[in-house]
Amino acid sequence: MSEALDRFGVRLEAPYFSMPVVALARDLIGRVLVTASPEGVTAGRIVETEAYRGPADLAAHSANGRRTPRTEVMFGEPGQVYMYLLYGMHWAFNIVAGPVGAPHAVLVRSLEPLLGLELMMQRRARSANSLRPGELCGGPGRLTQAMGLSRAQYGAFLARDACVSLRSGAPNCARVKRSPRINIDYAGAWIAREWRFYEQNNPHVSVRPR
DNA sequence: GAGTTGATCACT
DNA sequence: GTGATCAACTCT
Repeated sequence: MSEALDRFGVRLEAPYFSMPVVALARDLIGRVLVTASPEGVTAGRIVETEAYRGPADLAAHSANGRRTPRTEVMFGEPGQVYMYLLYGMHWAFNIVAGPVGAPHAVLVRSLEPLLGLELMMQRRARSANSLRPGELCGGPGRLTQAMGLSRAQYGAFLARDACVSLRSGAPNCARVKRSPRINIDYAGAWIAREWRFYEQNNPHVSVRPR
């Protein structure tokens, strides 16, 4: 299985995840997220991310140092998965950044599907009647559904977990743009920070206002 | 514009 | 412990 994934580059090791969170969000564009389950293997290239940098960042769940069972993983080692449920319906996939004690994380907003498209469509078809290409993994809730990610992955270590991992991807030739983050109207002055990163002209980037 | 439910918070 | 409020969204 590992050999079959070599075309997506090498697996990213633990030290990779300790870079500062905004740099990590930028660097993750073009990397490849892989999940494995009894249903099969799926993979997608990251094309849209957002950095959240608590406790100062009012957009972050860890704003003002809020430390609860939900946010706990963000205070731990970088390279772990932070999953949370949105609007009672959709799971969102985040990567914890370092250092330990600093509750930083990167939200992965969109993927370009690479592997296991049939399985992705099967999983997605349960909630969407029609699926144009960008609708398979374009958006935080869509990509978790397509990749089979949910509560079970909370706290998984990307550098060593059997079910979820990151690959280095091709050398980064992508044109990366930045913008303010999406739907954080409650975050005051932090709304303006350009901590969203995306690949220019990629049809899988979730296109939304702002 | 509606849907959906766990987490969080302000109260006892 | 209890109840109210709301959310880093998706689909029609």
